[in-house]
Amino acid sequence: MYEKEDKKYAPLSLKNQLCFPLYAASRRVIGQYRTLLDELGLTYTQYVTLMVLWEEGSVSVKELGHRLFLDSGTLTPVLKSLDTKGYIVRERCPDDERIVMATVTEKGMELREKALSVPGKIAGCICLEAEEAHELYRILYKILDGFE
Amino acid sequence: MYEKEDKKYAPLSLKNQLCFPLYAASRRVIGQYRTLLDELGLTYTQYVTLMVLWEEGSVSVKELGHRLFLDSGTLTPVLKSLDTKGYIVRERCPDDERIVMATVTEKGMELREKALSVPGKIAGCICLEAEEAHELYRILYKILDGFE
DNA sequence: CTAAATTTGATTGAGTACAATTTAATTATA
DNA sequence: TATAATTAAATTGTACTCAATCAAATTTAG
Repeated sequence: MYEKEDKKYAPLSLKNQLCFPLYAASRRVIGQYRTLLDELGLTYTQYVTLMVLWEEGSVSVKELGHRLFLDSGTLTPVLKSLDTKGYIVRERCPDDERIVMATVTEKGMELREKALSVPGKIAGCICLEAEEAHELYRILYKILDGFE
Repeated sequence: MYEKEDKKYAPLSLKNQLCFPLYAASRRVIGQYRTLLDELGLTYTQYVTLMVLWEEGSVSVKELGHRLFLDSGTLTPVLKSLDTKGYIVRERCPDDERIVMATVTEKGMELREKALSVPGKIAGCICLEAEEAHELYRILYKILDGFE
């Protein structure tokens, strides 16, 4: 009888969830970034936003949202903060005044140098074989692509 | 020259990050829960908290924090909310007044029935082969265990 | 052309997350 | 046994996340 109950409720057992370790691991890894990025005065969200801008130079809020899977309610304050710190500027597109372009400044590009050591340090915290890391990467993007 | 620059900064490219899809996929999956759990009047954090209590009946805040990788700053308001809704009660342990025990109520246990359909619906949103899901589960716990 | 629909970003509100601090209770030690 | 150290939760402050809503600009249809 108790065994039957156990079976009935097994899908609601924390240890049988796939999403819970996804949620927990994500938070733990972001926590690792927190310490490292604190030295740069950045949060993780600010860091990934700059990653896009370091590569692209100038990107609209909409495009940033698409790349980072974030909406304007999250991005607007993040961009304001980066702007205040002088790492980016925000200006409306002359062609279409609805669009706000975020553009990395010289000061923002300088921060890229300081950030170069971050990925290696993070990799050091995550104890996975190279093959496991690749498999994880592939599966995570498969999940993300499945939502499109 | 430009190629050299590209190589130099490749570790800071968003597409070369392992942590970014972890962070993004986690948020997307929690987003799927949001819709489902809304019908139960629960948030994801409340849901995983109840998962522990459904199985254990009664758990201290400290133990909950350990199981869920959350601290009291997060758990206290979550437990207050579950208490207000009548799904749990909170009472100090007579043996050690520092400890607060959260105990699921009858009403809380009834919610377990309604929640039974949730895991299946979530599984339907995540387009992975069974083998991939198992591998993901294993790797995520390997990451989590690596932090202990 | 002009009103309706759409697009873009900002704002607001509720709910996390987590570091740091505080308070109360307990345990260890001189 | 005092008191110092430790432990458990709660509180505070900062920041993120997203749903819902709003306002302005642009596009589309009639």
